[in-house]
Formats: sequence, structure tokens, C-alpha cells
Amino acid sequence: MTRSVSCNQCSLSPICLPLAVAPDQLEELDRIMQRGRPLKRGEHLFRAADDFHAVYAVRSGALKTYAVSDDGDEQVTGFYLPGEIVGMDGISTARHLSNAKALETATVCEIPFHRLEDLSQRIPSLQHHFFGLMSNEIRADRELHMLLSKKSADDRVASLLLSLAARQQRRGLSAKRFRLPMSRYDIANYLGLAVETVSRIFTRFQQQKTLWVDGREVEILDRETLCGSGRLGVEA
Amino acid sequence: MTRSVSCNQCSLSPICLPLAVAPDQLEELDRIMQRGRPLKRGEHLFRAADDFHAVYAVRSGALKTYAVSDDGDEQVTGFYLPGEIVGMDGISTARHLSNAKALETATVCEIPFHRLEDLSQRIPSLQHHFFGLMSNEIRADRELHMLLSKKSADDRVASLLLSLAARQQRRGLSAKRFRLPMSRYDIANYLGLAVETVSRIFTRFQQQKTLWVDGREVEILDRETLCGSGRLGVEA
DNA sequence: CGGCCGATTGATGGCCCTCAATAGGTGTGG
DNA sequence: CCACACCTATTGAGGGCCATCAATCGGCCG
Repeated sequence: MTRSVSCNQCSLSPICLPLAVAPDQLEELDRIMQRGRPLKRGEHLFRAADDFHAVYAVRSGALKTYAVSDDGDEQVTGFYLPGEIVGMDGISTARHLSNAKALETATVCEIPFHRLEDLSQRIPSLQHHFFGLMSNEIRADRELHMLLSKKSADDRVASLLLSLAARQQRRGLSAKRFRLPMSRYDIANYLGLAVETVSRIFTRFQQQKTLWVDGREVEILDRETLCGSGRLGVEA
Repeated sequence: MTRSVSCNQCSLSPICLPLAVAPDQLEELDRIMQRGRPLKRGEHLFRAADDFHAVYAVRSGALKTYAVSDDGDEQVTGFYLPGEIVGMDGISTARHLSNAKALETATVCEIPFHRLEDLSQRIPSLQHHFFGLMSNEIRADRELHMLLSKKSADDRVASLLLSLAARQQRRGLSAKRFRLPMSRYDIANYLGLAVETVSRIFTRFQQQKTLWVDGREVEILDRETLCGSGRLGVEA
């Protein structure tokens, strides 16, 4: 993996932080970015109770964030794909409150937060964009809130698939066919369902010719039907 | 209602935006704040699809935010008490995506967002604080995520009560006894439950001597037992 | 090859939603 | 001022969705 790819060489810049920075200031942003070694599957980017000092832009691969409650059970709080920013929930506390773990081999750009704040003081569009990013997270969480409080298990799974599809498309990839980076367990946990339920729903969707599934490979065959169940915006 | 109370006269300043601004700069913040007439119960502060141009600090009373899905049903997404900021989910879209409605007579301070952004460019601590506020919303939403996905109906109600109690305390009021600003319907909707379930749980808590309830008046009698069920941090 | 984890499928049961009826509370208009 | 309407809240009975328990299969890695 090339550790030295700068933002203006990066294929993700149209959807990542650089989109908020004028070309002649991009070098400034570039200078505060730190590109580390790739994370292997299962490796942590940060853990709850770690000092918060940076947010991270996903460059390749995928991560999940999860919290562990006092009773010890895990709650997956989000999935992060290339071009998305992870770690923003730690800003207010100086400590991370969730864990971030690689679902597959992943590379990230580390953005030291205090330097991002400094830079935002000088680049208004960057400040604005970052406010917008956080606002987006809040909105996505509100969508999820509705999903969990009102929608059936079918709707929840459908919504997640549509969300992932939209995010694929945003990166210029197929919105119909893609590979799920996460396990059935993670999907179930995220959506507040039992693994068995998720499995049964995948099978049922397949029988209805709504979806084609083979392990983690999926293809959306009937987008309308899927939309007809739950709706979830573009998220993140 | 005094429409002209400035931030430095306001009893909420220790927990509101002014806490991030040095005394000698407070006047600047004060100048961009706009204090409108009080909202009556049921009146809207803003509606989904309104242009987003400001966020609002609650000064007195209480509000709820809610979204309406395509199928027409309502989802309460949050409750906002004095000292809290409402409207941050609209930042990224230039339009509000939820509705904000007064649960009882309420007054708010309107903060035009572009002027807040300008001011944040000159007051780093204000920018930092605002990042922190948004981060807090994200964290609270993650707590809620766990609540809705893993916890029983009892736990959900207990968590909401504890959250409200903590927020009362933050304002220097009793953490044990207070008045619920929202109806059973709003509670049920927010927590993803049926009204009847909420009602039954209140009754059961009362029988167990965990809680005393009379309409919207509540008193927490046994905080330990309530904590023993669901846990939810301080939120917002 | 053997062990382990992820995934699927079936059977059973429980939590909470739905439907229904009633009481209390509030505001309005006569 | 009271009566009526309407909305909120409570309580009971029944049913459905999904969790839980259990067994099996396939894939992956050691």
C-alpha cells in the first residue's frame, strides 16, 4: 500500500474532506493528514476509553464501530466505507466512547483533531463542511431511530441494503451488486435483530426474487420491492 | 416575557452556548441572538422543508422534534429542555428535515447559523464547543440506538426517566421529582413502544414503589432499581 | 484432518402490539 | 356555569412477530 498518496491524487477526494477545500489550500489539509499502515481484519483503529485525538477518513476497506454496555454486551453503532469519516462521537469527551474495528483489510487517513480545528479557523468552507458532516451523522441516526422504533425486521434489512447500495453508488460503484463487508452477526446486532431472523429474511428475499445472495455477495434484483418495505435515505 | 434578556443576565448561561465564550466576547454572541415571542403549546418553531437558517437555544418550556415518514406516520426524534440546542440536524441540507413543536409554552433564542459560523471563525472556543455539542448529539443517538435495539420496554422507560432527571439536575433542579413535559403518546413514540405499554409500565413501577406517578408529575423513589434496568448516560 | 466459527433452518415460547372499552381531564361554546 | 365533545390515560383480552433454543452444514485456518 502506498503510504504517501496525497489528497489530490486520491480517487476519493470528490466525496471526502478535500471537496470542501479549494485546490490552492489543499496542500495545507494534506500536510496534517497522516497515513498509517493498513489495518488487518479484526484490528482496532481505536478503542473506547482511548484518548481522543483524531478522526479518520476511510481510504479502503471497511470498519464498524461498536460500544460495550455495562452488562457486557456489544452494540454495533455504525459501518464506515471509503470516503466516510469515523470517530466523530469522541469530540465532546476527549475520550472515545466506542470502539472501531476493521471488518476487512482497511487503510485510513488520520486527521489530528486539534489541527483540523486550527485549519477550520482559516478555511471557512472546511468548518462549514465539517459541521455538515456531523449534521449528517445526526440525521442518519434519526433515520435509524425511526427504523428501529417502527419498522419490521424485513424493513430494517431492506433499509440497510439500500443504504449500502447508495453508498456504493456514491463511490461510483454498482448500486445493484456488491459484497457485504460485515457478518450476519454484525447486521443483526446493528439492526436490533437476532442472527437467525436476518438469515431467514435473506432467504425469503431470495425466494421472492427480490435479492440474490451468496454468502456476502448480494445483488438487488427488485429495487422497488425493497423500497416498498423500509425506507432509509442515503445515510452518512 | 422579557424579550430583551441578554446572555450575561440569563440563568442558563452556565450550561448554554455562553459557557464557551469569554466574558469580554459575550457581547458579540449576544448581538447575533434573536429573542422572539413565546411559542404556545402546539405551535411549531420550524417545520420539515422550511429553509434552514438558524439553530435555537431553548430558554424556557420544552419542545419535541419529530419527522413524518412517507407513509405518514410520526416519529418523535427528541425532546429539548432549557439550555439545550435544537435544529442541528438541518445544517447539512439547507433545509430542516424534522419538525419542532412546543410541548408547552416555550421561549427560544434564535441563532442565525451563518452568523454563528462567522463568529466561530473568530472565537476558537466557540467553534470547539459547537463541535462538542454536535458530537454529544451523536453520542446520545448511539445510546438510544442501543436502547432500542437491545433493551426491554421497562428498560427504555426507565432510561428516559433517568435522562430527564439528569437534565433537570443539570439546570439545578430536583433530579427526583419533576413534571414530564410530554404526553404518554410522545414517550411511547420516542421509545418505539405502544402507548398502552408505557402506561402499564408506569403502573407497574408505581406498584413496585420504584416510582410515584400522578399524571405528568413523577417522583423517582428508587433510583437504584431504575438504574438496574436500562442505563442511559446523561444525554444531550 | 479436526476444530471452530459463520450461516441456515426448524420448533417453541414470550414480549409487546392491537383491538376494545372505560374513566379522567381539559377546553369550548351555549 | 355547566354540558358536551374531544383527547389523554388506564386496564383487560387475544394474537402475531420475532427471540430463544437446538441441530446441521459448510468454510476456513491451524
